[in-house]
Amino acid sequence: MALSHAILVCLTERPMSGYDLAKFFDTSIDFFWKATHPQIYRELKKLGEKGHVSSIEEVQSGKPNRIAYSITDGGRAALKEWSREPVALPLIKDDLLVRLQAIEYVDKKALKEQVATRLEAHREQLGQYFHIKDVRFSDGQPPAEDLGKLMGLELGIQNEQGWISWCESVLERLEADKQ
Amino acid sequence: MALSHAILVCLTERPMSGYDLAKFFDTSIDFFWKATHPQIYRELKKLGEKGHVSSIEEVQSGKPNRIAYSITDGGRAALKEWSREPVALPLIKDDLLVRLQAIEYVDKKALKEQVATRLEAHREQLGQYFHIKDVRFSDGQPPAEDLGKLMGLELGIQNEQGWISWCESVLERLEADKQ
DNA sequence: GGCATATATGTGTCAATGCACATATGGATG
DNA sequence: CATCCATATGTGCATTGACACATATATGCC
Repeated sequence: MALSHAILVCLTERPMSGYDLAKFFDTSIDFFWKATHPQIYRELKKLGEKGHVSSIEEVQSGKPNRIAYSITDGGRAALKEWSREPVALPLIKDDLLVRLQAIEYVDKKALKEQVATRLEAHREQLGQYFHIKDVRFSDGQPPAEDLGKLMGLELGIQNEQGWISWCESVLERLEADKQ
Repeated sequence: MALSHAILVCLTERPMSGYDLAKFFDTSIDFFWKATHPQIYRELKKLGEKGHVSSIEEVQSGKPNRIAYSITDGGRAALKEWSREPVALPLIKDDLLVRLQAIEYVDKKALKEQVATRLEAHREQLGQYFHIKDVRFSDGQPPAEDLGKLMGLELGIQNEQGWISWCESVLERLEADKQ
């Protein structure tokens, strides 16, 4: 049920539609929470029924109408309650690491390509995070309410940098390991 | 369906029971794959039906009989096939980071405690990884078939160290942020 | 004596998730 | 002029996954 909280947290920033949220998940909080758009639309409906979000339909011509969701006082109260509950263990699943464990039973050529692809993805994500940091946190101390976002971003940057150097070192060693 | 592959990969190391696997997931590959024991037992059954693992029941007195699973040639072939498929996107969900994004709507005292708890968990995990590295990879170059495991372990260590320094810095800033 | 813990295996059930598909249209690319 | 991409919302279905519960016994702790 933590997707509902992740959505509420996004909506504390500004009202968003399901479409906006899907993009926001993809770009901004991608490294610690992923969600697909059907999941988001369904969850928004439930949140509406609980009264944690309110919605306004904006009529558009040509495109389908946009439904903008805002967090309500009830939603903010739910966030506060939730914040007192113990944190769930972080959930991680990474195929690539699993393959690496079985290196002698795996197609080496494919593995090298997969690590290279991953390296590229992390470089791109790092660029994205730097961009966000630039446009949002370039001017010295951020306001207190943005401190958490800055700290999350820093972890993301650190994480991407770690992955990048690790991928590079893995590629070197896979190349060296002729056979 | 990637749990099945994670299990097969574990079994390339040595035959294990469901119980062994659950512990192995918990301690060795915890940072990139998590699984609970009911999941593991059910998956083992399916793998048996497909012929990817074979099992031997060891009669024990007092305790329930232990069922030891081994990977078969069919299982190894399945691993090779799987290794050529594109890698699934890593899946990550981390509650703590979500809470941090909504720092102004969250119980600050609880948040500090939660970060501190997380810090402790990462310190412990780092110790565990160092221990594994020590007993398994202390003597110079590892054999080629263990290279992947060493590289995975290195990523785990790097990852834990990153988290530790990040948690420390977050705690400092949360303390500084009086209000 | 009771209670927790470790060993060892499972079932039953519901929530969460992923993926394919469905609909509608404007604008850009080739 | 066709195809792809972006905008925008969803349904339907199968798989995964989490969590409580169930069983059986030995050992150590208070």
